[in-house]
Amino acid sequence: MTRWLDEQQQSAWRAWLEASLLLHDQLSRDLNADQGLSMADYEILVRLSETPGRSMRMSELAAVTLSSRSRLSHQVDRLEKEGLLVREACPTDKRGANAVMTQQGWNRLVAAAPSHVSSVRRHFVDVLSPDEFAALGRACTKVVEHLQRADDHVETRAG
Amino acid sequence: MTRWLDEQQQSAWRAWLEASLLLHDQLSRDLNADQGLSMADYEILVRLSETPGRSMRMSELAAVTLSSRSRLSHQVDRLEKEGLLVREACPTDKRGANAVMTQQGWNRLVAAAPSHVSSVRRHFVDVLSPDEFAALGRACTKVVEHLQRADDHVETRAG
DNA sequence: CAAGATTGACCCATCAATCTTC
DNA sequence: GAAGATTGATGGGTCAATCTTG
Repeated sequence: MTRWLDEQQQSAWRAWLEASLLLHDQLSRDLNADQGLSMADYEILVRLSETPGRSMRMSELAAVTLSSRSRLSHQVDRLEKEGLLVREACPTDKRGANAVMTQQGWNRLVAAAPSHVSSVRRHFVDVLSPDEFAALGRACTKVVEHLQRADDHVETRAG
Repeated sequence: MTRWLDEQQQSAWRAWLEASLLLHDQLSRDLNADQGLSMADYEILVRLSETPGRSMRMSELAAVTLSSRSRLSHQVDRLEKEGLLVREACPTDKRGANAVMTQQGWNRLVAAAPSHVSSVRRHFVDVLSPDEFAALGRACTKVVEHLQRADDHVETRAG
């Protein structure tokens, strides 16, 4: 027997769907209008910027950005064409490649960050009370942990 | 001056990003493996199924699914090719078109729904306590209301 | 000219090969 | 043969025209 969602669960579920869609779209538009970056571009630049040498193995970068290898490869193609990063051969493993952020990439990230953060605040963080926001964060963390456990079993996002 | 996110806000924000990405991917995979439908397909079929005559104006359908007109038009092309719905001329306004669900579309939705709902429960609803889930729903509603107000001003998703 | 809807070009994502190195 | 990474084909999304009717 199917356990359907009751009315309250339905509306919470729809609110989640709508919020994730609308928020992602809004932030994408803002980021794009401001600096011509997509959310995915931004995420990659952030991750590289947090790393010593602003450099990371492709496979690791794919893992931390929850991207498939193939998708990351295409994405890095575009970012490389834009001059925001370069690929370098990995010295210790000849199969490997490193994505390395260029100075231009760093500059672009630095230029984009303030406006992006303020966009995240305006449309998300500051819309909620600190308690609400913290509770939402904890709930999301639970969901992420559940889904990543599932990933271990089902073998997904492999590319 | 930029008000950066503190560490807790950062991690809540990242949890949100990861949860919305992973959950959407997981549900898409399940729905696709089960009945060959995308989340967008499913949403359209649900909306039509809730309507008298299982029929809706294209522009209204675009509005309720938070889709641009153009995107909906492409989407309906595909669903029409699959035989899940048809376009009909609108009798009262010759500019307009109605999307009408076929019996085959209804059957497909009925076949997909139990497994989809159980997927939503397993990966989302049942991962949280009822209180957590309700609180998350309220938070999302606030975000949606904020973003839809913004939409009124900024004129977006127009197609 | 505005509103409803569609079209085509271009961009991004996914999937199944493929290539190289371990 | 498995792991790291890339490639090309295909399907979906976005945007700026375009067409028709109001």
